[in-house]
Amino acid sequence: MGERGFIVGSQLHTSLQQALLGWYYQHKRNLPWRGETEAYRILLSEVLLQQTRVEQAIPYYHRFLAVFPSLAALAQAELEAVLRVWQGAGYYARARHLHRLAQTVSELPSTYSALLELPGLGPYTAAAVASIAFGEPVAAVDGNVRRMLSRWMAWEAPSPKQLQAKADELLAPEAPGDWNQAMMELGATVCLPQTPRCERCPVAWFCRGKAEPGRYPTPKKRVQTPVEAVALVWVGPDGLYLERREGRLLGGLWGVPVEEGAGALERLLQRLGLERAERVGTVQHAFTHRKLRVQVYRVPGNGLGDAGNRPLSRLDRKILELAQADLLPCG
DNA sequence: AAGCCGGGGCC
DNA sequence: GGCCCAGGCTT
Repeated sequence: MGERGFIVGSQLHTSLQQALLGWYYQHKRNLPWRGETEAYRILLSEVLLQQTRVEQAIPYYHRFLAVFPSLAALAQAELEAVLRVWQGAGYYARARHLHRLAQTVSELPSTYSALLELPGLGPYTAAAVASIAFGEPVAAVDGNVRRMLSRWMAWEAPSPKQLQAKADELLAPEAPGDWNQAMMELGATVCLPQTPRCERCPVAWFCRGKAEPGRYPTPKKRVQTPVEAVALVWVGPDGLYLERREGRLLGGLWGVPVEEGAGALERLLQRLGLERAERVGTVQHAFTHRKLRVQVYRVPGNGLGDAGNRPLSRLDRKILELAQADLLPCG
């Protein structure tokens, strides 16, 4: 490409950068981690924000820092204590990875490539931390940026490599952290998935896809498989019976015994050495890929049990709430 | 490349 | 009920 083409392209980007950065400085939300300089806090916010809306992440950010104010404090903690703070936030591998990270390094590395090696950090989070905490000019491509770039360029199904290249090309190198946050802020508040507010967009002139925003990118289909399960609530001589869940689903958290499929109740009773149980109701709970219907049973003669301070998932809280509400006189 | 992994708010 | 969120890991 000739010099003329380079200059034209460069000026185009500068106009885009000025328009978006100007909009960002005027309209950005006041979030707890904005203005923070400590890399640990930036990292925590970015991990909490993985597949999680800002409003949902904020209380966890404060709770987490109150208990684990530094990387060193996190490293000394038990995993169960970390999960206790994380309970209810979902995607618990994030908490396990963060804990392992703290035990792996005593200080956060300052480059994208080194951050990418840490557990729980992929291309997005490594780029976000590198740019926001350390000023490295690397584009953070999240769902917002993917959607906006697809609309801007009228791309229906861009590849991750294509998106990263375009994002890096557009990035404002003198303010990479602000630029990345400006991109995501626009996506989260203006360039919305369903009903984009193009009339409020500072860079609508740059957008080739604004006539058909729903077309870029092509929506992906999700399948939720219905699953039938049975849960058993038992308050035995040692209190409420809980098991520590292993595996990937809710791994590390505690919960009441659950079995899926045919003969679930019989397997539960046999496993716990119990004679019989009575049905108290149904709990429905949706995961990303499953839609769970849980028949909740309890052992007759049950007293009230509590989970102590063990970390539980929302599913188990629902089950316990149903079983124990049923034990109360007035429901 | 495709599946798996939570929970919640919005339509 | 579907959609999708400041994604990453595993297979």
